[in-house]
Amino acid sequence: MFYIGEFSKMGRTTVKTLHYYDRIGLLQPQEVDESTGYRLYSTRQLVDLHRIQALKQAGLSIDDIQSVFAGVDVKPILEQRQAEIVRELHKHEEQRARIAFLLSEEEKEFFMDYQATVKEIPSQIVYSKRMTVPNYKAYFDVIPAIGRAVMQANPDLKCATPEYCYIVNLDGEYKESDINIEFNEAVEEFGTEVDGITFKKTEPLEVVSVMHKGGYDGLPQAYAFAMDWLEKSGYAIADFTRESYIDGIWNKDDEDEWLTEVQIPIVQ
Amino acid sequence: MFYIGEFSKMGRTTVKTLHYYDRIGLLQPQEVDESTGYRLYSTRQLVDLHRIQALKQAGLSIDDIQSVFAGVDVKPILEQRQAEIVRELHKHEEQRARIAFLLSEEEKEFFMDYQATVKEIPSQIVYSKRMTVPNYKAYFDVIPAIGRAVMQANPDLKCATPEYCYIVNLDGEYKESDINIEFNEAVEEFGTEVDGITFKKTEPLEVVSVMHKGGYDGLPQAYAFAMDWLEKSGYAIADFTRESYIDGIWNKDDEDEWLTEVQIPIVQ
DNA sequence: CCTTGACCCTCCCCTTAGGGGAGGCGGTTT
DNA sequence: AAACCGCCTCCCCTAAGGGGAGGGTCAAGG
Repeated sequence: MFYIGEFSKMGRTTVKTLHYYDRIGLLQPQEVDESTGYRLYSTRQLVDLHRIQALKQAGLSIDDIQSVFAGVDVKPILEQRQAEIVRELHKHEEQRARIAFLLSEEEKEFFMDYQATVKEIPSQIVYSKRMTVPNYKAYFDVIPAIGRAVMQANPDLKCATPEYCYIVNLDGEYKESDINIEFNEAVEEFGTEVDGITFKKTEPLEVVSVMHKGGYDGLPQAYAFAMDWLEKSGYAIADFTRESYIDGIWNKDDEDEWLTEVQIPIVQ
Repeated sequence: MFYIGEFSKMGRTTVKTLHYYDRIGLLQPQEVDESTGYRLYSTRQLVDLHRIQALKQAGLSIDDIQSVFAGVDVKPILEQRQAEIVRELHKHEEQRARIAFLLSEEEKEFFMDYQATVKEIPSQIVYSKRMTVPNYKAYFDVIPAIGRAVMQANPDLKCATPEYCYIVNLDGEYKESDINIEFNEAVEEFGTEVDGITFKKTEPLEVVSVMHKGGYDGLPQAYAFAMDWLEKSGYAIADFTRESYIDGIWNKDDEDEWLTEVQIPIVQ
C-alpha cells in the first residue's frame, strides 16, 4: 500500500489528477485511513491507472473512459472518437494552410485590407433577373428599376432581413463592357413574376468571402486576393462569382465608406 | 445601424458571441442606446467581425486576435500558432493510430488484459550487474544475493522511492536458457562497488509500457502485444527490452497477483 | 388603447481535466 | 520544541462562449 505521493510517481501522474479521479469515481483508492483521511493505493490501482492512461493517450475523454470501465461497448465510442479525430485533423490542416498564407502575404500591402473567411450561405427565396449591361456603372441604374417593378406587382412582398442583394457574374472571365449578370434580391416569399423577373429558391452554398471597402474600381483587387487565397488553401471554384452590396451610393455619400462583399462558391 | 440580432445574421454569428466580444472589448458596438441599453452596430463593425472570423478560422485564440487588433507584430503570433498546430496534428495522428489498433484488437481475447502506454523514464542512479542465468526462474535466487552484497558494502544506501527494480534482456531474441541479463535497482546515490556490481546514471528514456498480471509464463504474450502495438503505431525499438518487477513471490503468495511491467525503449 | 409575440438587456451557472494556492492536520527529524 | 514535508479539504481559475431566468422594449394586430 502506498501513499498518494508515491503512487503518483509510480503511475507517472500528479496527486491532483488522482484526487480528481477519486472525486469523480473513476479510480478510487483501495482504502482510506479513517482517522487521517489519507488515501492508500495498491498495485491493483496501478493497473487501472495504466488502463486509464492508455485510453487517454488514444484521445478518449474521461467520460468515455468511465463508460469503458462501466462495461459499455467500446466499439461505438472508439468509432465516434475516430471520426472526431479525423475532423480535427482536417481542421488543423486547414488552419495550417491559412497561417501559411497569412505568413506569406504578411509583407504585402493588402494584408491589412483583405481577409478571407469561409461561410455558409443558407437556402433562400430570391427574385432574380438576367441581363447584359454595358458597364458596371450601369448596374445602379437598372437595379432600382427592377426593385420598383417587383414591388408594384407584389405590394406586400418584403425583403429578407438582413438584406441580401447581390449580382452573379455570368461571364466566366473579367469583362469591362457588355457584362452578363444576374441580379438577385432575397425576399420572404414567392411572388408574381413580371417583366422577366423570376422567383426561385437557392441551394445552400459554401463560399469564400472577402470584404471590399471603397469604390468599385478596387474590386478586381479583392477578386485577385480571393482567388490567390483559395488556390493556396486548396479549394476549387464551384460556380460563378458574386458581389453582395452592403453599403453604396444609395446610403453613403463618401465612396470610401462603400462596402461590398465578394463571394466565390467553393467545393471541398 | 442594426440591432444585435440582425447584425448577428449579417455576420453569421450568434448574439451570445457578440455579447462576449463586447464584454472583453474585442468588438464593441458603434453605439449603445442610453435609455434601453440596446447595442447598435454599423457595417464598420461588420468588417471588423469579418477580420475576427478570418483569424479565428486560422486557429488564433481570442487573446491573440486582440493582440493583432492592438497592433502587436503578427509574425511571432502566427509562427507560434503554426508550431502548435503541427504539434496538434502529430498528436491526432498518433491518436488515430491508437484507435485503429484498439478497433483491430477489439475482438481478440487479450483486449481487456493488455494496454500499451508511452511514458518517460527519467534519468536515475542505479546499481547494476550483468550475468548469465540458466533460466528465468533463477532470477529470484540471484537477485536477493546482489541486494545483500550491495547493502553490506553500503549500509546507508537507500533504494529510490518509488522502488524501481528491473532487468534488461541483453539477448536480442527470446531465449529460455543461458539468458544474458543486466539487473538494475534505482537508488538514491552512488555507492562503493563490490562483487562486479557497478553504479551508473541512466539516460532519460521513452518506452512503451505494458502491464502483465500473473505468473511469468504469460510474459511472452505481453511482449508480443507490445511489439504488435508498437509496430502498428509506427514506433521503432531503440534498445534492449526491460522487465520491471512490481509484485512477485517476495510479497504475494498468489501467483495471479504478481505484477510485472514490460518496457520497450522506442524512438519517434 | 391594449395585448401579444419577438427582441433585447443583465445576471448567474455550466462546460474539460485538472492546476494553484490557502489553511490546517499528521508524522518525522533535528 | 521547532521545522519540514506530505496529506487533507475547500475555493477559485482556465477558453469561448451556451443555456436559461427574470425583466424591460419594440412593432403589429385587434
